[in-house]
Amino acid sequence: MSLTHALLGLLAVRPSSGYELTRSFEGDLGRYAWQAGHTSIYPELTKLAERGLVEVAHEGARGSRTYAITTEGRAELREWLMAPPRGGRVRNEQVLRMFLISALDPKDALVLLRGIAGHTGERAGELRAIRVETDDVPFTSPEGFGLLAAEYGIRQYDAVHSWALWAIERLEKELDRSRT
Amino acid sequence: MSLTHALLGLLAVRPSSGYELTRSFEGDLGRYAWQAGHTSIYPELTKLAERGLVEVAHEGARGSRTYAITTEGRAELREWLMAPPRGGRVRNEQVLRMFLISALDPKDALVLLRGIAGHTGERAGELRAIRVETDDVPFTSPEGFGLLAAEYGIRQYDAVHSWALWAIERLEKELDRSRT
DNA sequence: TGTTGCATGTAATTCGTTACATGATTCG
DNA sequence: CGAATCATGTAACGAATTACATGCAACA
Repeated sequence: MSLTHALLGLLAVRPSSGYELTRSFEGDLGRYAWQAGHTSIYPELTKLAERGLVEVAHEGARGSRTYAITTEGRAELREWLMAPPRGGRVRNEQVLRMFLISALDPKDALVLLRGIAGHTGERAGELRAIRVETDDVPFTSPEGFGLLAAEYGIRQYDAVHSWALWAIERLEKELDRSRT
Repeated sequence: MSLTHALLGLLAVRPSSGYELTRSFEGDLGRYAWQAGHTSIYPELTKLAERGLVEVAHEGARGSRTYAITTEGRAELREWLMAPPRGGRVRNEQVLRMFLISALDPKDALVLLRGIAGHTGERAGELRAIRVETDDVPFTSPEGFGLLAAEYGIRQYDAVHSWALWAIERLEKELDRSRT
C-alpha cells in the first residue's frame, strides 16, 4: 500500500498532524499522484506508529498529535524509493478515457479530442505562469515538493496536448480519405 | 466505477468473451490506463447484461460466452466519454515516487533520477521502434486502440524523461552551490 | 498422458469511501 | 454567540485482490 510511503514521504519533509497531512493530499500531491481522505490517514498513522516508523513528536491543542518520522521510517522510505518500481497498479480514469476514444464514432471523437487539446493547453499555460514566480526556491526545501509537481504537471499536460493534436490530425486525414 | 466503461469500450470495438477481455487488460490498456483481473470482470459482465448494456452474442466451446455491446450500451459509453471528466481519483504509484524524491537526501535523489531518465529514455525508444512498423493502420480499426496507446506512451515517457533531466540539472546546480 | 492454455467461477480478506459523529478553538 | 475551521474518530458499505477451485481442449 503506497499510502504508507506517501505519509512517510510527507513526514520526512516536516513533522505534521493528521489534519495537515490530510490537506497535503488536497493539493498537487492528490491532484497528480495519490489521494487519501482523513479516514484512511488517521488509522494508517496509528499503524505506522505501532511499527515504529513514525512517532508522536508533540501533542497540541484540540487533541492534535504531531507525528515525526523516525530513523527506521526514513530507512523504510529510502528502501522503497530506491528499489526498482515493481509493476505498480495504474488506475487513471483520464487516461482510460483517451484509450476509449477509438471506440467512438469519428465525429464524436474529433469533438472530444478538440476539447482535450484546449483543456490541456490551458492548464499547461496556467502552470507555466506559476512557475515564473517560484523560480529560486531551492529544491530540497519543503517547497521543493511543489516545484517538482509543477514541472511534472507542465510536461504532463504538454504531452497530452501534443498527443491530442496528433490524433486530431490523423483522424481528419482519415475522414478526408473516406469522404472521397 | 470505470471498469464498467472500460468493458463497454472494449466491447464497442469488438465482441469478446470474459477471457479475452481479461487479456486486454494485460496489454497496453492495463499498462497505462486501467487494470482488472478476471475476478472483477466476470461479475461485472453479468451486471452489465442485467442492465441491458451488453448481451451474450454467442456461446462457444468450453462454456465460453461472447458478449456484444447493445445500442443502450453504446449510448451509455458515449455519454460517459463526452461528458466533462469529473474529478477522477488519481492513484499513480509511479508519480507518487517522483513526488517523494524531494524527501530523499540529494545524493540518493540523483541516483534515482538518473535511473528514471535512463529507463524512460529506453522505453520511449522501444515504442518508437514499434511505431514505425504500424504506420498505416487506420485509426478506427480494432488496431487503432494500440496505436493511440503507443503514441500516448511515447509522449508520456518523453515527458518523464525530460522532467528527470530537468530535475537532475537543477539538483546538480544546487549541490555545487552548497559545496562552495 | 501430462502439461499448457482456454474459460469461468467462489470465498475471504483487505482497502477505501461515504456517511455519521463529536468536540475544541478562533474570529467576526 | 454563531459560523467556520481545526482535529479526530467509528461504522457500514462497496469494490478489488488473493487464494482457492474446477473442467475442457489441444498438443507433444
